[in-house]
Parts: sequence; C-alpha cells; structure tokens
Amino acid sequence: MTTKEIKKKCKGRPKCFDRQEALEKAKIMFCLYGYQGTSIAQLTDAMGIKPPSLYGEFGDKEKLFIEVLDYYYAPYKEEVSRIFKEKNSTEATFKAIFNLSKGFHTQGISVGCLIVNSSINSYDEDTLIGAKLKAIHDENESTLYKRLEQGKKDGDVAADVNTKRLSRYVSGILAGAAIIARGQKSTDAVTDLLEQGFESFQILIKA
Amino acid sequence: MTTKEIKKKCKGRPKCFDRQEALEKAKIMFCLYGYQGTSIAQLTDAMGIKPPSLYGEFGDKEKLFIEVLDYYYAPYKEEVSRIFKEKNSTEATFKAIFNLSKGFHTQGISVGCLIVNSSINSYDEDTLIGAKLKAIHDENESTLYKRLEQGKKDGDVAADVNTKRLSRYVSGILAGAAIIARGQKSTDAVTDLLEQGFESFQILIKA
DNA sequence: GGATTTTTGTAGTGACCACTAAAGAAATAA
DNA sequence: TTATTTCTTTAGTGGTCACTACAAAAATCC
Repeated sequence: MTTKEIKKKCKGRPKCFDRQEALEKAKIMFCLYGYQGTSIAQLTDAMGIKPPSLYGEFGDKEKLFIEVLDYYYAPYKEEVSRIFKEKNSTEATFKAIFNLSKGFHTQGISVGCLIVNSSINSYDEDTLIGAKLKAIHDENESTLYKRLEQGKKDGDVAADVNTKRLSRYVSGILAGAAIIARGQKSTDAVTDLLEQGFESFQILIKA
Repeated sequence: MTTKEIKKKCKGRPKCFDRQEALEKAKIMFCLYGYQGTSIAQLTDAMGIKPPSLYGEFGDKEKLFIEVLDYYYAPYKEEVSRIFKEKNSTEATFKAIFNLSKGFHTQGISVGCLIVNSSINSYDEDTLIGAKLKAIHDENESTLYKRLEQGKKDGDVAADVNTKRLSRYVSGILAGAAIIARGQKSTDAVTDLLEQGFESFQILIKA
C-alpha cells in the first residue's frame, strides 16, 4: 500500500490539486514577476486554485514563497552534489559548475535566478524571506569553499591560494551571470562572463 | 543676472521645494525599496511634498523613476570619465574602476546599485524603464570595451585578448559586486570578489 | 442513511495603490 | 486693488492588494 493510497483513506473532501504542480506554477510566477510583483490573484490563476485553497495549503504568501525557494534550490543543490561525486579534479568540478550556470541561463528565455533576484528585494535578514535567502547563499558559498579546501589537500589547488576569497569570487561571478542573464537577456554576454571567469579560475588555483 | 533670478521674475506662486533635493530623497527611497516597493505616499513623505506637486513636477511615478536613474548614473559616469583622463595605463585605469566600486559598496550601509537592482524587476525592454536600464548598461559596457581597445593600441593589452569578452567579464563582476553588497551586506565578500577580480584582470590583459 | 470532517467556490473585508479634481495661497501684471 | 497665473493643500477617486467568513460539496465513519 503506497503513501498516496493511505492518504486517500482519510476523512473529508479530497484535494483537487497536486501540491508539487502548484509549487511549480508558483515558482514560474515568482521567477517572472518577483515576490512583490506577483499577486495572490496571479498565483491562484496560474496554480488553478482559489485563494482559500492556497491559504489552507501554504499558510500565506510569505510561507508559500519560502516553500518555493526550497523547491527551487533543491535541484541545483542535488546537481552540485552530483558533480562533486562525479568529477575528480577541482578544475573539472568547477568547470562543471560554471557549465551548469551557463546551461541554466542560456537555454530558453532566461529569467535569471530566483534566489539572486529575490535577494535584491528581500535583503533584510530580519524577515523570514531574508533569513532564508541568506542561509541559501551562505550554504552555497560554503560548499564551494569546502571543495576548494579539499582541492588543497588533493594537491590540485596551490597551497598559497586564498580559498575563502576564491570561493567568494566564484560565487560573485555566478551571481553576476544570473543578473546579466535576466537584465540583458544576452546569452553571449553570460557565456563570455562565465568562460572568462573559468579561464581565470584555472589560472588562480595554480598560483 | 543668474538663471535663478530670472526664474523668480515669472508669474504665479513659487515652488516650495528644491528639484534636486527632491530627486535626492526619491533616489534614497528607490535605492532602499525599489521601484515597485516604494509608494507615492512614501515618496511624498520623504521628498517633503504633496502628491499634486510630485505629479506636476515629474509627471508620474515612472517618469520620476527614469529621472532618478539619470540623476543616479550621472556621478558614476563623470567619475569614470575622470579616471580615463587621469590614469595612463589600462591596468591603473581598471584598478581605479574596481576601487570605485569597492569604495561605493563598502562605506556606510550599502544598498547595492540602483541600476543593477532595478534591472531585476524592470527587465522588460518594452517598458520605458527597461529601455533606459538597457541603454545605461550598454553604454557602460561599451565604455569599458573602448578603453580595452585603446589599451591594445597603447600596447598594454595583449593583441590576442578578446576585449569584448573581457569587458563583459568586468561588467559582470561589477554587477556581481553590487548584488553581493546588497544581498549579503558583507564588505569583506565584496572586497574579496573585486580584489580577486582585478588580480585576474591583470593576468588576462597580459596574455 | 446520517453525522463528521475537510476542501471547495462565492463573495466579500478593510487597507493601500497610483493618481487627481477643486479650491485656497502666493507670486506678478495691470 | 483687481485680475491672472502657478503652486499648494485637502480630500478624495476607482482599482487592486493580501486575506477570510461562510456555506455548498465530497469524501469517510458509524
């Protein structure tokens, strides 16, 4: 007996929508118009549900957005984790990460990165959203940092490299790529930035 | 007889506010809360005027914002122009530009860059604001590109350097710095990104 | 079948949004 | 002084915001 079949055995009227599909639609809207720029009416239209269903399922707009942030970040996180396991050298690992960003921003109509976009508008850490965004950014930068430190142990990152500074450099370039992708909508500009960024990364880990 | 004295000789009730001071206050509000996030009520409170005065002077919220964008961009443009005249080498010129960004984002409470912030929310070129932002970005990138081309003629940028790619690289890092400054509010992170960025720039123009 | 539980759709809530009509106030012109 | 012009202030406009009270609908439990 699956979980879904167990779920069906409970009392009350069953839900008319799929939670994940609803999150997916909400994600698209927030990516396009941002947190402030997306109204509940727009969300309910896109999700195919009525306001009471949205509030019943997700609490309020802010809580829904935070759920969407996790839902958005999870695949990226998994992909980076996969790259870490798959690739051996530090250079190949970061090449794959730069390529991940390039692929993400250059196929289809790019709307940038929801995390980066949101950090512009909800930059106050005192808010739930601000704290969540800060946590995601810190986790990402820390992941890059740890991989560079590992590279030092493995010997393919030079001993005198400032790994903290370099992780912030990579993080900054990835953020810049997201901005350029959304603001300029030029795949060439994104590609140039990331390729030049990786080229310099190759040099920087060697000295 | 000055222009202001001539202005005083016209009919009608004189204005109770200074146009530039009003723009300055509007700039602060838009920098803090963005275009969508700043209401007319917030603007009029900060500017010390009532809505009819705002609409009489600036047209509407969108036109005011576009004026603020120009007002915001002008000093940066002048400063870059001054650097171009002052510095001789390409390296010293770009060092000064990276430092300009560093100084801007690391003194006081940084709110990032109004141009970059706005390009997240008003990224559609079909709007007046989107077109203005695109124009400013293109002008800035073009300025950097031309200076790199000049460097090739002067001989302090290697002949085989892809100047277009490099200008996009610099532009991307400056955008990234603005994002980090606003989102992370860490002066160290901004400094690391810009210093590492300039360090790699030094290498990249030599080969 | 009737009671209970949960979700649904309808139809709103007060608050705030960008913006403005209208009249008073302050200057010049005659 | 009176008329004209321009700006200011007051007091709103309809529209949209996030959010919700309420009752019908659809399931299970007894």
